Amino acid sequence: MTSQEKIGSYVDRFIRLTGEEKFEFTSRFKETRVKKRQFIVQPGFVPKYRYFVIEGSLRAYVVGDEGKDHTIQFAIEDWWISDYDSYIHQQPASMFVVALEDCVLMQISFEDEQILKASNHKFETFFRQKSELATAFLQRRIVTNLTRSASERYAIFVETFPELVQRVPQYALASYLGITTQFLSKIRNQKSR
Amino acid sequence: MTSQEKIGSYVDRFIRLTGEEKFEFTSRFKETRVKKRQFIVQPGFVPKYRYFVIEGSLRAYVVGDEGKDHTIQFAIEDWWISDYDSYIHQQPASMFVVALEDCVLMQISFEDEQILKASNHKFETFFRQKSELATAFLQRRIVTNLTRSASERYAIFVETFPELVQRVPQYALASYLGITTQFLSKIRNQKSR
DNA sequence: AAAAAAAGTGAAACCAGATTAACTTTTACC
DNA sequence: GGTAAAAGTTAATCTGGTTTCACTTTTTTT
Repeated sequence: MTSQEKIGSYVDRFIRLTGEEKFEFTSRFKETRVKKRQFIVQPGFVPKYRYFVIEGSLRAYVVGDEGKDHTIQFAIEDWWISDYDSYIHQQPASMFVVALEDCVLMQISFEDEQILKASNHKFETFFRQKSELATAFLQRRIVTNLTRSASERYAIFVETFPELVQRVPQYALASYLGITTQFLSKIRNQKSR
Repeated sequence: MTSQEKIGSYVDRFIRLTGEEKFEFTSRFKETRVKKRQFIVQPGFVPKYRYFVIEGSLRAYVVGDEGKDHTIQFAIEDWWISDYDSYIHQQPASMFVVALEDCVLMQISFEDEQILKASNHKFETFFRQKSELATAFLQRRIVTNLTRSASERYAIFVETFPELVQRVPQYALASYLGITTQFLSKIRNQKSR
């Protein structure tokens, strides 16, 4: 299955397209390959693309005043990633997005995305639905962060994203949960008893 | 200015509509008035409506296992409110949404919203844009919560929503920031020196 | 394969923010 | 307008999670 086909079958989950429409849609995307540790978004630069992950994993994070990392988002196969706030406003990013493994991505430029959305009601619907899911997801994360202790948050993460726990480094997971690696270490070996 | 006109002029900020389209859009909304302390969303019930605030203020919150409130969102004039996660999935809510002051709201039902979005590309665009802004906003909140101390979060809130600071009770603000009222009290009188 | 760098672990001291509790002020309501 | 309930304040004590530091393991580079 080509990357075009993969993004095509992803879109099928949301909207029903004719063969021609699917071609119009997927041909706006371009495949890119990035190596582990390579950055696709960096603070200060306007993020020109939104990325769909065909293969590999990535991590979006900010660096606080004190110099510490804070993970905002992970992405693996079938997920999207960018610095959304900066991307949709086309303003300089405040985040890094880095490959945690070698990746195959499909990228679409901001302009091409605008063209797609303007050209076809269904494409607009697709992006609206995707954005609503993102909103709901972020809201759940806020609720969890407000209502749960560190070890509960870890348990919920393991439950929700068992695959990610295997694939992302501990320091990235700890900073996603809003704790230090040392404390995560403690939590994990309390569990294992 | 009627409530219809107010929601009409709000929509103008996002999309350009003909007079007829604007009528189609706004006439799907219905004015409702709620008194202070009245609930418009409650856990266990599917939220049938999304609300646009014409006048007054509201608060969305969850109650954690320990019985404490955690404020997820505020809304004042020109803002929208509901339990989005439950609304878009049409599943029983996990939040309360309560009026902090007497309110005038415009409500749209889930079904009418679907009809609007399906009937006109521009309406779909409107909801997509609104959802993208919400996503960007929630992402910024997550970043702030991960990277800032309680007193920094308070300062940022005051800076960003000076009006809300005047209008919402301290306990609601504290629980939005993820701290106790006692600690907020401490922060405030440290500032005032 | 060795050396260096990055990631992960464990434990002691510490601190931001929670808890408890007693009190004051404001708001709601008969 | 008086009284009860809700909201806000202040202070002492406690705790979940951080910091610092020394060590081990894994990964990367040469």
